[in-house]
Amino acid sequence: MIDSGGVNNSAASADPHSFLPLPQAQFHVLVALTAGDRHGYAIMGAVEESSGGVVRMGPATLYGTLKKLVERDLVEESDRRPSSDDDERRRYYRLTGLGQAVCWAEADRLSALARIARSNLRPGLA
Amino acid sequence: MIDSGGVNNSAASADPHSFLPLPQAQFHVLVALTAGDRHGYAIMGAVEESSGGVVRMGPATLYGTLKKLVERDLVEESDRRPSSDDDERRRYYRLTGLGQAVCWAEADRLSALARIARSNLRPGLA
DNA sequence: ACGTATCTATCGCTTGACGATATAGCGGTG
DNA sequence: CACCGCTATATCGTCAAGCGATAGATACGT
Repeated sequence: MIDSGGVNNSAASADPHSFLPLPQAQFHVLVALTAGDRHGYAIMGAVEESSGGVVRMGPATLYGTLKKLVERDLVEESDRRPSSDDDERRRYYRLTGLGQAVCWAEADRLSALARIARSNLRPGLA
Repeated sequence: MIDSGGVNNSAASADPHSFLPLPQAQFHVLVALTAGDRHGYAIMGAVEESSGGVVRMGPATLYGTLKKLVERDLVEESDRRPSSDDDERRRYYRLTGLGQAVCWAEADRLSALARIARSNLRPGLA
């Protein structure tokens, strides 16, 4: 896939469509964060759970991906800490407005693709 | 993502789920072929068209991906040639039964993911 | 105090993606 | 025919993505 090559301005949110198609790992992390702010380790578990165990993300993929997402302004570190059940080591992450828009756009793109596949494949199925 | 590491037996079709998650380029080519047998150059156009111009696949990605798909027995070269409007240079490709199953499974996985994203992002969610 | 689980992080290698480029057959125009 | 742009397949070299392995540090149960 050839990226259109948009420069991702940090201040004013850029066009969400210029981020598409999103690398798979980045999309998985974004989706995990749509359920609420999470710390890194929790994201690994959430990704595996939400995929029924099909997609398993290790630490290398997770932290490398998180770093890229922060650089792209799709995710930001949250200073908010849960008053109870805290753990000093944890670093919480949160979707930015842009991140939400990009996640939505990518979800749209993928479900449209999946729809095409299923509708073309359907005749053969029972 | 950590692959479960299934060896892909060529004779008897393997479990479609062992191919998941599928690299994006491979999925795009499979989807393009669900609409019928196509030659390489036509696939490039089909991918771009079905994505509304968002996903653009060049020759390097296309032919590298096709080669891998054939090795994995998801796609096979077709000897069937259209009687009219032929072109000696063209090489036609066709989904195998396994390829259809894998494409279906991946479409399923992605639409489930997209559904989660959209339902979490939905502002009021009624 | 000790061992196991949690949590963040990086290294190094393998695979995936892709622009650029090469080669050649095709179809139309003059 | 000579020319030329479009179609079509293919590979090279390079950068990005993905990921197992490993490291190190803090929390928690016993």
